[in-house]
Amino acid sequence: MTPDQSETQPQAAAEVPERPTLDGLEERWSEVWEREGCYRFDRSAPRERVFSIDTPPPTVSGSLHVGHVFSYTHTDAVARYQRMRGKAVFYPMGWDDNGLPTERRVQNHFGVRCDPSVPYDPDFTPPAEPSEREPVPISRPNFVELCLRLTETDERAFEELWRGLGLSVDWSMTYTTIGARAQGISQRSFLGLLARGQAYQLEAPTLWDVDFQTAVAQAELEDRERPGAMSRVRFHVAGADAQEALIETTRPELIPACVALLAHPDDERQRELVGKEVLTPLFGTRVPVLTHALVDPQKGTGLVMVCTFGDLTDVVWWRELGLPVRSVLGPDGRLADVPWGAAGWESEDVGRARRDYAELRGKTVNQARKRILELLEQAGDIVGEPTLLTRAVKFFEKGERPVEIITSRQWFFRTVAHREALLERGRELAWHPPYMRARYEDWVNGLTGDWCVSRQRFFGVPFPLWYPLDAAGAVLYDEPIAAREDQLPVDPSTDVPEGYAAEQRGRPNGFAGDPDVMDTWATSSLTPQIAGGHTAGTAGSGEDDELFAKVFPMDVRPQAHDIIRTWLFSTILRSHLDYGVLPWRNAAISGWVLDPDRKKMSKSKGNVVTPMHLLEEYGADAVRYWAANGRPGTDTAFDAQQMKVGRRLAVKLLNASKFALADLPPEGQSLSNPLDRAMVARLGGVVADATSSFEEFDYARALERVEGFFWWYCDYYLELVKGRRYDTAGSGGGDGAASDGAGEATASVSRALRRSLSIFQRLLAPFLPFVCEEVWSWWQEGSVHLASWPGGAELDAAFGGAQAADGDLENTALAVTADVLSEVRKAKSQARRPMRARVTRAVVHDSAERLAALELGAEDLRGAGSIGTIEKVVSQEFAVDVELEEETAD
RNA sequence: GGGCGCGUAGCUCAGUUGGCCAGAGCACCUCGUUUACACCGAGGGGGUCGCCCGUUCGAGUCGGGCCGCGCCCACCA
Repeated sequence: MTPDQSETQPQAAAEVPERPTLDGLEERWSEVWEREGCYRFDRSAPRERVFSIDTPPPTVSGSLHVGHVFSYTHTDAVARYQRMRGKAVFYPMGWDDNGLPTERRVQNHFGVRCDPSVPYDPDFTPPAEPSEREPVPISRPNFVELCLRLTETDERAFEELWRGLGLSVDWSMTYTTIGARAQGISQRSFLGLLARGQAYQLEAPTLWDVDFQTAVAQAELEDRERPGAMSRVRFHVAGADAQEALIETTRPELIPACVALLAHPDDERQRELVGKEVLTPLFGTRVPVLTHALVDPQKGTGLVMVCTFGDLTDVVWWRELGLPVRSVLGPDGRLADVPWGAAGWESEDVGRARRDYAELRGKTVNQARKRILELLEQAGDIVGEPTLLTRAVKFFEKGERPVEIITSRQWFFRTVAHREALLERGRELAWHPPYMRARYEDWVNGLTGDWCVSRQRFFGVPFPLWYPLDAAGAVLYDEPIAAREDQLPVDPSTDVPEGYAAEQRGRPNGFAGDPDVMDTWATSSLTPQIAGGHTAGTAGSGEDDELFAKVFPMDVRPQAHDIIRTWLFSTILRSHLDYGVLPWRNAAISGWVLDPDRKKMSKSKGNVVTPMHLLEEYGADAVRYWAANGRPGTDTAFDAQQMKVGRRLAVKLLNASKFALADLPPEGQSLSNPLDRAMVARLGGVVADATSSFEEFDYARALERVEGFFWWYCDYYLELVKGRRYDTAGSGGGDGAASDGAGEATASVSRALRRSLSIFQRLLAPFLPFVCEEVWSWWQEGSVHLASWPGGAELDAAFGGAQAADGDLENTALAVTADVLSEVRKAKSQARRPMRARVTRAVVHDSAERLAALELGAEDLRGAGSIGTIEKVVSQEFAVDVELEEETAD
């Protein structure tokens, strides 16, 4: 039933509880919403009536914190607004269970580790007493089973929390990023990119985490400040021992991996050296001295050592100057065995090179660094004392040791070639707030290489590929065998490619499955497709192209600003590559929750606030109120005080609704009283403001406006009209024609109260869904969340067609009446008298215009202020002289 | 080093195109149980709008320059 219907037809008396309460509303109403399917997506709606949301699937790695509650509440408020606007809201939830965080938890929780060489054991049960120190090696399929078992438990807990918070999600459409559908879609998209040359594999230097022993992507790096030491190291010019070349380095352990020294082309000081060859200290390897424009002559000695590979700049120099590879670091982050001598690495003194390198081999980077400095010192090739400094070092965001750069075969998606197109997509997207676009552009402009998507891990989406083995059993990487689309999803470690038998796995002339899984973002970047059921061509996962066409491109992607470079960027990329469109029209970027000291909440800091107890202590509506106060894109400090305020607002709505609905509804809709009409006119302005704010995804502004006016309404309007409202409640209809005026005045306020409360209940419903549903249920059929958003027609109806020609006068009447009431209250308060104290005479000084308007509200004002007579004096300055009745001594 | 954002009452923040004595909530103080509400109501004190120039009849609002904080990015040897 629409609100218009409800108010034009006779209503039954409202069923208002004697003592309204917030207790138990969450349980009661979330159960009703589920039972009634209140938030089910209406698939029959035409495309233009659909509003689709690409919700962030939270990482299922244990606990939720208030940051989740914060940003998901923002999205939910928008979803509820759109639903009330008549949209069929597509709002499914996903769980991001794919990836490293889950692997780590499974290892610790069950005391196992994944070893792909172990065969699958269908009867495997995890150890009764998990040991972190001696984990049981298990097969990849067994490991994945445990991952799934653990994530299922987590996902149930998450869903319970979301329901408690009142998210209006369609729970029948939940997806996971490790589920068969997601895997099928992810693999299918990969094969498409492969076929179109947008995915390729390459043996190349890639960013590498030595703890997890996997490749990582540029997007997953972060800088951390670490102490270091800068050492000045002497190289000798080959054949001219007396001539030396000095470099400065923080990574002397990479001297054996040195392939050149570089100077800036214009650096006069180095002119002598350029073009010559020098010998590396200790190892005696000949390396050339070359020039490159990226060398900064101001830094260090102006001469820099290029190693394979110390940092990303080394990779640039190595590639652009065509230098050889001499790599010393193994995948485990230790210095590997290297072949000094004849057929291997060149040295002027092989014996010494072998002897010195033996001191380093097998050591970690840190150990080797310490040792090589000692060796260099002994050799006299350190100049002066090392300088201690602090420098930014790149880390894998989930890692504990700096990333290294190691040459390996990896899969890549092309990004750099699409830079301009991606920037254009960024301009096409509507950002809320708009300045967030800069972060995206910074990132796209700063891309240094294509996206490395392969990971040497286990719990993820495998590449749908096998490779043939030649007669000697060597893998033919350049002839990958792709899975057929109708096979997807496949696991090449257990599934067999077409044309081969299972026994041929790993045999000469047989095949091998691709051992890697995809970067978790390679699947998460497809959430619009996964959520939208885009599974065409994928066997057994429920094709649903009709649904996809209805929801994609989506209307909005809500997410936090820290994952613009990962999730937002990669989703745009994939949609651009696969469909040539933006994945959504709007990006609504939320901030973070900071602790009260304005530090980011994080597990490592131990300042995380968990949300469950907040919901219990303050109630879901109150927690949502706090969250909805956080402006779009702005980091917000955690503040339990705000939750108390939210709770007060909810209680206020209960009580104001009780007051408004206490009497029987009168016939008709039109408002005859000027104050009633002015109030509704003001409310109309608030509705317009809230509506335009919501259209811009500015839920916080909408709440601020609605809330502000609601408190004014309670403090002034309700107080002003109280007397008139009670007038006939007692006097009844016995006076016949004589009481028609009074009867009509009362009917007007009664109608105004119902009209305004109906609107307030709907305006607040996106923020306080539980209490609004409660008060709505007292007098309306159906859910407030399916009622229509307040707007023009119903407001016009309040004026009964006779839109006041003197609307300005009425508005002024309401303003001046409230001003006088405020002055009267102040006088009583300063006289330390109760508010009910009688005012024998109030003299209002004001402009002639306002005094004239005051007349329209004088009756209500006298009632609200217990005022005997009101006198008016024309004046430039507004003032009220209040004469209080003598205090009766008793 | 580049970019973005922020700096308004003790605290958290509003202040949309420049316009009367700068606002709210919390906290603090005073008063008050009047039939929506003690999970309450009424009132009060409290601010050189970070600093300095400039544009203007008029600047919290626009321009320039500083200072401070936060974040993002960077080819950090």
